[in-house]
Amino acid sequence: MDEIARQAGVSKTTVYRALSGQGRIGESTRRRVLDIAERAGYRPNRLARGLRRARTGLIGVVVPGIEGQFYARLLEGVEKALQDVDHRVLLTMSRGQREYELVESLLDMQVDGLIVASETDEPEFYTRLLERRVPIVFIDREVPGLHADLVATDHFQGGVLLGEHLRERGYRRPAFLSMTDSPRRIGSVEDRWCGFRSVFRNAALLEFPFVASAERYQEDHPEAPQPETFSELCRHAVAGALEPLDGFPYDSVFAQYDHFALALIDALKAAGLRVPEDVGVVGFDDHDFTGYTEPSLTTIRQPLREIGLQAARRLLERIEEPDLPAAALRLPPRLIARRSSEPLAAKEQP
Amino acid sequence: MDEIARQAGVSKTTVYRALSGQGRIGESTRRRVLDIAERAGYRPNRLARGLRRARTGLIGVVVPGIEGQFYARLLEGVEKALQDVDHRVLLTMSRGQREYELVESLLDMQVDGLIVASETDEPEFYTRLLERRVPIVFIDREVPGLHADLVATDHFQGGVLLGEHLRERGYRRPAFLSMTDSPRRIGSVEDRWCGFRSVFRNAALLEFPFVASAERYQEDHPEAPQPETFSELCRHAVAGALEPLDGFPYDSVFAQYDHFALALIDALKAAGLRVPEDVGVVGFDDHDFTGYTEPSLTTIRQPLREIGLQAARRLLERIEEPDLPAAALRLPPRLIARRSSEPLAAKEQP
DNA sequence: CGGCCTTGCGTAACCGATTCCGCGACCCAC
DNA sequence: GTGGGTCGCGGAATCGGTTACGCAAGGCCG
Repeated sequence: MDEIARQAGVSKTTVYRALSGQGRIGESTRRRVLDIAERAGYRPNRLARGLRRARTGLIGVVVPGIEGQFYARLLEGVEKALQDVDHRVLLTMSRGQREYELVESLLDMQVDGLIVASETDEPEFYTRLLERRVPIVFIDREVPGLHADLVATDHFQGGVLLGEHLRERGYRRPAFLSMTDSPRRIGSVEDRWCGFRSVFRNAALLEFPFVASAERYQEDHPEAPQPETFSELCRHAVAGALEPLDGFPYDSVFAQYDHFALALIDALKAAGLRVPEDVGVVGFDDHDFTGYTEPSLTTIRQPLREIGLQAARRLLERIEEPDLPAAALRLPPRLIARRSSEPLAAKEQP
Repeated sequence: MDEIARQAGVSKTTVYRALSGQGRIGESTRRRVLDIAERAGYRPNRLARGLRRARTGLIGVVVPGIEGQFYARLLEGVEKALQDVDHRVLLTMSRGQREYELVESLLDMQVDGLIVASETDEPEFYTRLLERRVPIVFIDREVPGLHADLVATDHFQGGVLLGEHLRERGYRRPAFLSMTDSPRRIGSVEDRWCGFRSVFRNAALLEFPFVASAERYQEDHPEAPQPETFSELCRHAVAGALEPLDGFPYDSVFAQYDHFALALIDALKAAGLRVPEDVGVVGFDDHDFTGYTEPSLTTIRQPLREIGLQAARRLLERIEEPDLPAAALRLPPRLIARRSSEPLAAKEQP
């Protein structure tokens, strides 16, 4: 800018006025400066601007990882919404740990706000941040006792949809396959459980060891061979959950994620059970391939992209208007009925 | 920092020396300053530091999108490697357009370097950037005529592996299913084609309309209903590619991505053909679900995470040492043999 | 014609960390 | 006891935009 000012024979302030359109400036000067800037290939330094204005156009995003497609789709929505208003995503992956460090480092970089879609559950940290008036929007993750913005799928409704679906199709003894830590710890799964139970009072709870990431798995099983993909990870975990069972006393299972559902189907097949003839299975997420599996998987499609979009928009609003009351936005999920929950009626008329 | 200096009764310079460990400073002063800073919850402003040092610890990353799992896994590797050295990822998604604008905006933010894993192919833009000595590492994308760092799968080798696999299993009339734009435009697919042809001289080339993203699809087919997932997108495209065919004259198909492979299998089934009995199908990528599909999919597992890691490391090296000669790193892929390419021998002995 | 307002532009401070330069005190040796 | 060196520290400039303030010229009004 100094250089341009010199070339145009004006002050830096005037250059600024020409470039920004702010303030009073003569038309001819403006043109001349703009012309010189253009010719010089001038591009503003966003760091310097951010420093002075205390606004960087940077949004910090925290996710556990993006291999699981779930967070990837969310992120697509977030990035899209932010790109539309010329903001940038500063992305970090917590991989089930170090979440607070990462958030701190994002704040050090002077992000304008945070979108947190992660898994830890210590509210104190975020309480302090909210007291400091750091704009935060949580995605799909209700921090207990925290009065903050939230955008999520209506998980209760998802539980209801699947419950009603199974009931309509004639299933009567369903199980709810979950991780050891939930439903107490993970709000979304808790909500699904409540919705599901509102349809099936007698639903049983099946649990298996918590699996978040390859790193985490490696920590928990230091000597086991490292699974290469998330699918393999789930397969190990689900197999472990079925082992202690004496026979398989359920006629259907609501698995919390499609990965678990597919792993379960594999485990059931290995145990000599047919899906859906002996056991119906439904998942949650509608991953890309669930239409191609054998059997194809009945599942819930969450409006992930939309959630990301809304979360980003909400955050931008809050940055503009820090005093907005905190609100939760729950978007409706959609049932995708496929073969893995084929009606019992069908199997009883061979 | 001024505040801390005041409280400690020293100058800002001294505070800096205490905090950074740089320069000469008395032990007692150091302790006192550190103590006060700790108590005040001081955190350095990375913007200011970046401005002064011309080093931000920010790395710009450009990908088309991350729903397709391919870029998601790459990104996992990149983020991991950068996190280890306390750098952050500034993520942008080009969605098949606006790539240059995005790169410019990343540079405005004073990123230390760029990792580009995207799809456009105009070398001029990047030539200029390289002349300006902007550190760039390309991922899985050879820009023609550009002498730059590259990290990729050894696609030629991948083509060879699949070719040999099909030949060993008895297939003789293979087709190479690709997008209209390739293999001329996309280097990786071109390489696979060469590798595949080095095994099967008579391999045929099947093409279908290019599909990159929902946005792009919508542009090309403004009045068609918007597919909701990438799978659906591929299904439309592949179906279109098979339509003009008179019968199906091939005994096997090498589809360039697992998504295409699965879409193809669906299309073949719909046409009354059995996979792998009538037609063997192999894919490329080893997506998360390809072990669960019916039939399970033979494919190539690319070391995506590793590619991301190496690319990030390479970029860091180049940032430190801008005069390094440009190099291409091609990592070996791995064949994952599954049912979709079951030996012909098996089908001929019923 | 003097007071007042608008226009067009410049000066200097500022954001917060970093860095160059240098000064006074002190130690050691010749 | 004086020259040379080290130690501990401060002043001020710097990175590149942004902004508060103010000044001179010119027009308009009473």
